[in-house]
Amino acid sequence: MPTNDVANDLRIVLGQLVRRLRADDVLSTSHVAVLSSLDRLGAQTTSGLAAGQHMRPQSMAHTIGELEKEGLVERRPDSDDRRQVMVELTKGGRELLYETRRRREDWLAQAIDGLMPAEQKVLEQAIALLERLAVL
Amino acid sequence: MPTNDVANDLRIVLGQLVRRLRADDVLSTSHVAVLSSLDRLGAQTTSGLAAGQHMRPQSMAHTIGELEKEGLVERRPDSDDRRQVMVELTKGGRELLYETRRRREDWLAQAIDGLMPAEQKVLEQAIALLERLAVL
DNA sequence: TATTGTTATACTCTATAACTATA
DNA sequence: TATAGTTATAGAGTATAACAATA
Repeated sequence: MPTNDVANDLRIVLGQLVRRLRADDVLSTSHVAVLSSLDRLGAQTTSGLAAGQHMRPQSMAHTIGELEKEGLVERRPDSDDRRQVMVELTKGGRELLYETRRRREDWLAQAIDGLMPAEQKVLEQAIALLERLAVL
Repeated sequence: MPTNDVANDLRIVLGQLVRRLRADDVLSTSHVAVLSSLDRLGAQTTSGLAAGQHMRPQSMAHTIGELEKEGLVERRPDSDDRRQVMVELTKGGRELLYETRRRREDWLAQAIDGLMPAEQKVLEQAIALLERLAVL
């Protein structure tokens, strides 16, 4: 299959999945992405988080503002360079993140559960590929 | 890898790709999705298109309205049941769709070109899997 | 001046609710 | 009444521009 067609099919299925995911989730995808990053890599600056998600710092500031209002993250000005603001997970943020992952209502996890082992393997490999594509 | 983690990673990379795709495209993902569907399956009703994209008919009506304003699709009331409106590609719509696919500036197609053949194969298989997941 | 971050504002996409026309 | 479609409105997510604080 020509790569242009693959790209096209990928775009379309991405849109469908994103809509499907948006529909029934407690935490939005972008919020989960930030919480996950903080959980995996520890406290980070606004810019660092923005770069990690390939998002503008202004957009990330807005996202962080929302998460802070919900008590899921805390802002702490860096002691060395006070222009920088370190963002870190609160206890509540970590708990909500883990609870979200555990949710048995998570239809996507269930859907993936329903795939055959070989198919799950393909999906895992594809995710690694997509991560590489996303940073190009 | 537990399927909950796969689901989580998939969510995150999806968000990143969607932002990346939104950045530098002539036609938005949802517009391409509609034009592609009309190209592949021929004229369809608003509801049919909405169902095909897992989108509300109201949202689809809005999308179609935009495409119509740009002259890419035409609305034609069905002759049998005049409540129904058939949507079809115009010549310009088909040309723009094809031209978009051909674009050598299409970074996604280029990125996929840069993958190894075996990796491209994995991606194609994964897309088929994602399509199945999207309709669950 | 350059850098980090935030606020203000606007645009895109999609949802729900309310409405019109046809069956 | 039920169905197909549309319009009005609202919300989420992210972008750009303008601004403030610190280096």
